[in-house]
Amino acid sequence: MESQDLRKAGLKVTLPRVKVLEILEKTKQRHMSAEDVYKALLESGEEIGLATVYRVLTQFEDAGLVSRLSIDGGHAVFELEDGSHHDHLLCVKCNRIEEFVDEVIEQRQKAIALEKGFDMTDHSLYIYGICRHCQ
Amino acid sequence: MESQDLRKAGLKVTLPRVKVLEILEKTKQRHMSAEDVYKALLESGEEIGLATVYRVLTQFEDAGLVSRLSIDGGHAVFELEDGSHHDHLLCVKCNRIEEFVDEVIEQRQKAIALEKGFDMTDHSLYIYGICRHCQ
DNA sequence: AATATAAATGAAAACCTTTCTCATTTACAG
DNA sequence: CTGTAAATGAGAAAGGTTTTCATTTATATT
Repeated sequence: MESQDLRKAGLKVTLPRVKVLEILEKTKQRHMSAEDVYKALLESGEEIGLATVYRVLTQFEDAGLVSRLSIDGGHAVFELEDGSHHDHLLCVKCNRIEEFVDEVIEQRQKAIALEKGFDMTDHSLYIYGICRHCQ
Repeated sequence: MESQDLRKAGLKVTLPRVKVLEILEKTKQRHMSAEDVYKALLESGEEIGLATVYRVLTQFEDAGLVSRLSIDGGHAVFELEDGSHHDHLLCVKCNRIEEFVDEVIEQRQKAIALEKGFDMTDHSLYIYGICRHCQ
Protein backbone atom coordinates (compact mmCIF):
# COMPACT_ATOMS: atom_id res chain seq x y z
CA MET A 1 0.00 0.00 0.00
CA GLU A 2 1.97 2.93 -1.33
CA SER A 3 -0.21 5.62 0.16
CA GLN A 4 0.94 4.60 3.62
CA ASP A 5 4.59 4.98 2.60
CA LEU A 6 3.81 8.43 1.30
CA ARG A 7 1.94 9.50 4.38
CA LYS A 8 4.74 8.20 6.59
CA ALA A 9 7.14 10.29 4.57
CA GLY A 10 5.03 13.36 5.29
CA LEU A 11 3.83 13.65 1.72
CA LYS A 12 0.25 14.12 0.63
CA VAL A 13 -1.13 11.20 -1.28
CA THR A 14 -1.48 12.55 -4.79
CA LEU A 15 -1.93 10.73 -8.04
CA PRO A 16 1.52 11.65 -9.42
CA ARG A 17 3.28 10.46 -6.29
CA VAL A 18 1.38 7.18 -6.15
CA LYS A 19 1.98 6.51 -9.84
CA VAL A 20 5.70 7.32 -9.75
CA LEU A 21 6.13 5.00 -6.78
CA GLU A 22 4.23 2.27 -8.66
CA ILE A 23 6.49 2.63 -11.68
CA LEU A 24 9.59 2.39 -9.52
CA GLU A 25 8.26 -0.73 -7.85
CA LYS A 26 6.91 -2.48 -10.91
CA THR A 27 9.58 -1.75 -13.50
CA LYS A 28 12.12 -4.52 -13.88
CA GLN A 29 14.87 -2.02 -14.60
CA ARG A 30 16.03 -1.06 -11.12
CA HIS A 31 17.80 2.12 -12.18
CA MET A 32 15.72 4.77 -13.90
CA SER A 33 16.30 8.35 -14.95
CA ALA A 34 13.56 10.97 -14.55
CA GLU A 35 13.00 10.66 -18.28
CA ASP A 36 12.64 6.87 -17.99
CA VAL A 37 10.00 7.29 -15.29
CA TYR A 38 8.23 9.93 -17.33
CA LYS A 39 8.07 7.67 -20.41
CA ALA A 40 6.89 4.72 -18.35
CA LEU A 41 4.10 6.89 -16.98
CA LEU A 42 3.03 7.93 -20.47
CA GLU A 43 3.04 4.31 -21.58
CA SER A 44 0.82 3.34 -18.70
CA GLY A 45 -1.59 6.07 -19.71
CA GLU A 46 -0.79 8.65 -17.04
CA GLU A 47 -0.46 12.24 -18.14
CA ILE A 48 2.02 13.50 -15.59
CA GLY A 49 4.36 16.34 -16.44
CA LEU A 50 8.12 15.89 -16.54
CA ALA A 51 8.58 18.73 -14.05
CA THR A 52 6.36 16.87 -11.61
CA VAL A 53 8.38 13.70 -12.09
CA TYR A 54 11.53 15.61 -11.19
CA ARG A 55 9.84 17.19 -8.19
CA VAL A 56 8.43 13.91 -6.95
CA LEU A 57 11.74 12.08 -7.33
CA THR A 58 13.52 14.81 -5.40
CA GLN A 59 10.92 14.63 -2.65
CA PHE A 60 11.27 10.85 -2.54
CA GLU A 61 15.00 11.27 -2.21
CA ASP A 62 14.57 13.73 0.66
CA ALA A 63 12.14 11.33 2.29
CA GLY A 64 14.58 8.44 1.93
CA LEU A 65 12.34 6.47 -0.42
CA VAL A 66 14.83 6.55 -3.30
CA SER A 67 18.55 7.19 -3.83
CA ARG A 68 19.96 9.33 -6.57
CA LEU A 69 23.05 8.18 -8.42
CA SER A 70 25.14 10.94 -9.96
CA ILE A 71 26.86 9.21 -12.78
CA ASP A 72 29.84 10.66 -14.58
CA GLY A 73 28.76 13.45 -16.84
CA GLY A 74 25.28 12.28 -17.63
CA HIS A 75 21.90 12.63 -16.02
CA ALA A 76 20.80 11.43 -12.61
CA VAL A 77 19.50 7.91 -12.11
CA PHE A 78 17.19 6.85 -9.30
CA GLU A 79 16.74 3.55 -7.47
CA LEU A 80 14.26 2.49 -4.83
CA GLU A 81 15.89 2.61 -1.42
CA ASP A 82 15.93 -0.77 0.29
CA GLY A 83 18.04 0.12 3.29
CA SER A 84 21.11 -1.69 2.02
CA HIS A 85 24.01 0.57 1.24
CA HIS A 86 25.92 -0.42 -1.87
CA ASP A 87 28.15 1.01 -4.58
CA HIS A 88 27.97 0.65 -8.35
CA LEU A 89 29.75 -0.80 -11.33
CA LEU A 90 28.86 0.78 -14.67
CA CYS A 91 29.38 -0.60 -18.13
CA VAL A 92 30.69 2.20 -20.34
CA LYS A 93 29.35 0.46 -23.45
CA CYS A 94 25.80 -0.66 -22.62
CA ASN A 95 25.21 1.41 -19.48
CA ARG A 96 24.35 -1.68 -17.46
CA ILE A 97 24.54 -0.96 -13.75
CA GLU A 98 25.53 -3.57 -11.18
CA GLU A 99 25.72 -3.23 -7.43
CA PHE A 100 28.27 -4.37 -4.91
CA VAL A 101 29.11 -4.02 -1.25
CA ASP A 102 32.63 -4.21 0.11
CA GLU A 103 33.23 -3.90 3.79
CA VAL A 104 36.96 -3.43 3.37
CA ILE A 105 36.41 -0.34 1.23
CA GLU A 106 33.76 0.96 3.63
CA GLN A 107 36.19 0.68 6.53
CA ARG A 108 39.10 2.26 4.68
CA GLN A 109 36.92 5.21 3.71
CA LYS A 110 36.00 5.83 7.30
CA ALA A 111 39.64 5.57 8.32
CA ILE A 112 40.71 8.04 5.64
CA ALA A 113 38.04 10.56 6.60
CA LEU A 114 39.18 10.30 10.21
CA GLU A 115 42.85 10.73 9.27
CA LYS A 116 42.03 13.83 7.26
CA GLY A 117 39.86 15.30 10.01
CA PHE A 118 36.67 15.03 7.98
CA ASP A 119 33.34 14.25 9.53
CA MET A 120 32.18 11.95 6.75
CA THR A 121 28.60 12.47 5.63
CA ASP A 122 28.54 10.43 2.48
CA HIS A 123 30.63 8.90 -0.23
CA SER A 124 30.26 7.92 -3.84
CA LEU A 125 32.16 5.17 -5.58
CA TYR A 126 31.69 4.12 -9.16
CA ILE A 127 33.75 1.55 -10.98
CA TYR A 128 33.62 2.03 -14.75
CA GLY A 129 34.43 -0.77 -17.15
CA ILE A 130 33.24 -3.08 -19.87
CA CYS A 131 30.87 -5.75 -18.70
CA ARG A 132 31.03 -9.43 -19.58
CA HIS A 133 28.40 -9.02 -22.30
CA CYS A 134 30.20 -6.20 -24.07
CA GLN A 135 33.73 -7.56 -24.01
CA MET B 1 58.59 26.44 -20.48
CA GLU B 2 54.98 25.65 -21.24
CA SER B 3 55.32 25.75 -24.99
CA GLN B 4 57.41 22.59 -24.87
CA ASP B 5 54.72 20.77 -22.91
CA LEU B 6 52.19 21.81 -25.50
CA ARG B 7 54.32 20.75 -28.43
CA LYS B 8 55.00 17.41 -26.79
CA ALA B 9 51.28 16.94 -26.43
CA GLY B 10 50.90 17.54 -30.16
CA LEU B 11 49.18 20.86 -29.69
CA LYS B 12 50.06 24.04 -31.52
CA VAL B 13 51.43 26.72 -29.28
CA THR B 14 48.68 29.31 -29.21
CA LEU B 15 48.10 32.15 -26.82
CA PRO B 16 44.95 30.66 -25.25
CA ARG B 17 46.68 27.36 -24.58
CA VAL B 18 49.76 28.98 -23.07
CA LYS B 19 47.68 31.27 -20.89
CA VAL B 20 45.36 28.55 -19.63
CA LEU B 21 48.35 26.42 -18.70
CA GLU B 22 49.91 29.39 -16.91
CA ILE B 23 46.75 29.95 -14.90
CA LEU B 24 46.61 26.29 -13.90
CA GLU B 25 50.24 26.41 -12.81
CA LYS B 26 50.19 29.76 -11.05
CA THR B 27 46.87 29.69 -9.26
CA LYS B 28 47.09 28.53 -5.66
CA GLN B 29 43.75 26.82 -5.90
CA ARG B 30 44.65 23.43 -7.34
CA HIS B 31 41.11 22.58 -8.46
CA MET B 32 39.46 24.94 -10.92
CA SER B 33 36.30 24.84 -12.99
CA ALA B 34 36.27 26.12 -16.56
CA GLU B 35 34.53 29.21 -15.25
CA ASP B 36 37.26 29.72 -12.62
CA VAL B 37 39.92 29.54 -15.30
CA TYR B 38 37.96 31.91 -17.53
CA LYS B 39 37.61 34.46 -14.74
CA ALA B 40 41.28 34.19 -13.84
CA LEU B 41 42.14 34.87 -17.47
CA LEU B 42 39.93 37.95 -17.54
CA GLU B 43 41.54 39.19 -14.33
CA SER B 44 44.99 38.79 -15.80
CA GLY B 45 43.88 40.83 -18.79
CA GLU B 46 43.48 38.05 -21.34
CA GLU B 47 40.39 38.19 -23.52
CA ILE B 48 39.89 34.51 -24.14
CA GLY B 49 36.42 33.15 -24.81
CA LEU B 50 34.76 30.69 -22.47
CA ALA B 51 34.22 28.24 -25.34
CA THR B 52 37.96 28.26 -25.93
CA VAL B 53 38.64 27.59 -22.28
CA TYR B 54 36.39 24.55 -22.46
CA ARG B 55 38.04 23.37 -25.65
CA VAL B 56 41.53 23.86 -24.30
CA LEU B 57 40.79 22.08 -21.04
CA THR B 58 39.33 19.13 -22.93
CA GLN B 59 42.40 18.98 -25.16
CA PHE B 60 44.63 19.12 -22.11
CA GLU B 61 42.67 16.28 -20.61
CA ASP B 62 43.05 14.20 -23.78
CA ALA B 63 46.74 15.00 -23.79
CA GLY B 64 47.09 13.93 -20.18
CA LEU B 65 48.07 17.38 -18.96
CA VAL B 66 45.06 17.73 -16.67
CA SER B 67 42.45 15.49 -15.04
CA ARG B 68 38.79 16.21 -14.92
CA LEU B 69 36.86 15.58 -11.72
CA SER B 70 33.14 15.01 -12.09
CA ILE B 71 31.80 16.07 -8.78
CA ASP B 72 28.34 15.25 -7.56
CA GLY B 73 25.78 17.00 -9.66
CA GLY B 74 27.66 20.19 -10.35
CA HIS B 75 30.18 21.28 -12.93
CA ALA B 76 33.49 19.70 -13.83
CA VAL B 77 36.66 20.65 -12.00
CA PHE B 78 40.15 20.37 -13.44
CA GLU B 79 43.51 19.76 -11.81
CA LEU B 80 47.00 19.68 -13.27
CA GLU B 81 48.09 16.10 -13.80
CA ASP B 82 51.18 15.20 -11.82
CA GLY B 83 51.26 11.49 -12.61
CA SER B 84 50.05 10.43 -9.20
CA HIS B 85 46.68 8.79 -9.13
CA HIS B 86 44.58 9.86 -6.19
CA ASP B 87 41.00 10.18 -5.01
CA HIS B 88 39.25 13.09 -3.32
CA LEU B 89 37.67 14.22 -0.12
CA LEU B 90 35.21 17.11 -0.47
CA CYS B 91 33.96 19.45 2.22
CA VAL B 92 30.23 19.89 1.74
CA LYS B 93 30.33 23.25 3.52
CA CYS B 94 33.31 25.14 2.07
CA ASN B 95 33.96 23.02 -1.04
CA ARG B 96 37.55 22.45 0.00
CA ILE B 97 39.03 19.50 -1.87
CA GLU B 98 41.68 17.23 -0.42
CA GLU B 99 43.43 14.32 -2.02
CA PHE B 100 44.32 10.86 -0.80
CA VAL B 101 45.69 7.58 -2.07
CA ASP B 102 44.80 4.24 -0.61
CA GLU B 103 46.30 1.08 -1.98
CA VAL B 104 43.88 -1.15 -0.14
CA ILE B 105 40.93 0.51 -1.85
CA GLU B 106 42.69 0.38 -5.22
CA GLN B 107 43.23 -3.35 -4.86
CA ARG B 108 39.71 -4.08 -3.68
CA GLN B 109 38.29 -2.21 -6.65
CA LYS B 110 40.28 -4.32 -9.05
CA ALA B 111 39.19 -7.48 -7.27
CA ILE B 112 35.54 -6.46 -7.41
CA ALA B 113 35.70 -5.65 -11.12
CA LEU B 114 37.26 -9.04 -11.73
CA GLU B 115 34.61 -10.83 -9.65
CA LYS B 116 31.85 -9.13 -11.57
CA GLY B 117 33.46 -9.85 -14.92
CA PHE B 118 34.14 -6.20 -15.69
CA ASP B 119 37.18 -5.05 -17.56
CA MET B 120 37.80 -1.96 -15.40
CA THR B 121 38.63 1.19 -17.31
CA ASP B 122 38.31 3.77 -14.59
CA HIS B 123 36.81 4.52 -11.24
CA SER B 124 35.69 7.52 -9.28
CA LEU B 125 35.64 7.80 -5.54
CA TYR B 126 34.63 10.83 -3.56
CA ILE B 127 34.29 11.04 0.18
CA TYR B 128 31.98 13.84 1.27
CA GLY B 129 32.10 15.35 4.70
CA ILE B 130 32.71 18.38 6.85
CA CYS B 131 36.33 19.39 7.05
CA ARG B 132 38.23 20.31 10.21
CA HIS B 133 37.78 24.03 9.57
CA CYS B 134 34.01 23.83 9.15
CA GLN B 135 33.18 21.54 12.06
C1' DA C 1 -21.03 16.59 2.94
C1' DA C 2 -19.42 21.35 1.96
C1' DT C 3 -15.70 24.55 2.38
C1' DA C 4 -11.34 26.83 3.16
C1' DT C 5 -6.60 26.77 2.53
C1' DA C 6 -2.16 25.28 1.99
C1' DA C 7 0.11 22.32 -0.98
C1' DA C 8 0.70 20.10 -5.50
C1' DT C 9 0.50 20.20 -10.45
C1' DG C 10 1.14 21.33 -15.60
C1' DA C 11 3.09 23.96 -19.14
C1' DA C 12 6.25 26.80 -20.51
C1' DA C 13 10.01 29.60 -19.62
C1' DA C 14 14.35 29.98 -17.39
C1' DC C 15 18.72 28.09 -15.93
C1' DC C 16 23.39 26.30 -16.08
C1' DT C 17 27.01 24.09 -17.81
C1' DT C 18 28.89 22.57 -21.91
C1' DT C 19 29.20 21.98 -26.97
C1' DC C 20 28.59 23.41 -31.66
C1' DT C 21 28.54 26.50 -35.77
C1' DC C 22 30.73 29.33 -38.71
C1' DA C 23 33.15 33.33 -40.14
C1' DT C 24 37.68 35.14 -39.02
C1' DT C 25 42.35 34.77 -37.38
C1' DT C 26 46.62 32.38 -36.42
C1' DA C 27 50.54 29.02 -36.26
C1' DC C 28 53.88 27.03 -38.70
C1' DA C 29 55.54 23.90 -42.73
C1' DG C 30 57.38 24.57 -47.08
C1' DC D 1 56.94 34.97 -47.15
C1' DT D 2 52.98 32.46 -48.27
C1' DG D 3 49.43 28.78 -48.21
C1' DT D 4 46.75 25.86 -45.56
C1' DA D 5 45.05 23.42 -41.91
C1' DA D 6 44.02 24.31 -37.35
C1' DA D 7 42.44 27.39 -33.66
C1' DT D 8 39.59 31.07 -32.00
C1' DG D 9 35.50 34.18 -30.62
C1' DA D 10 30.80 35.13 -30.37
C1' DG D 11 26.69 33.63 -30.14
C1' DA D 12 23.41 30.04 -30.78
C1' DA D 13 22.10 25.48 -29.40
C1' DA D 14 21.88 21.51 -26.57
C1' DG D 15 20.57 18.68 -22.65
C1' DG D 16 19.23 17.96 -18.20
C1' DT D 17 16.99 20.13 -14.46
C1' DT D 18 14.54 23.83 -11.87
C1' DT D 19 11.46 27.71 -11.49
C1' DT D 20 7.34 30.48 -12.23
C1' DC D 21 2.68 31.14 -11.88
C1' DA D 22 -2.03 30.25 -12.75
C1' DT D 23 -4.95 26.33 -11.84
C1' DT D 24 -6.24 22.16 -9.46
C1' DT D 25 -6.30 19.03 -5.57
C1' DA D 26 -5.84 16.84 -0.87
C1' DT D 27 -7.18 17.18 3.49
C1' DA D 28 -8.33 19.61 7.92
C1' DT D 29 -12.27 22.04 9.45
C1' DT D 30 -17.09 23.33 9.66
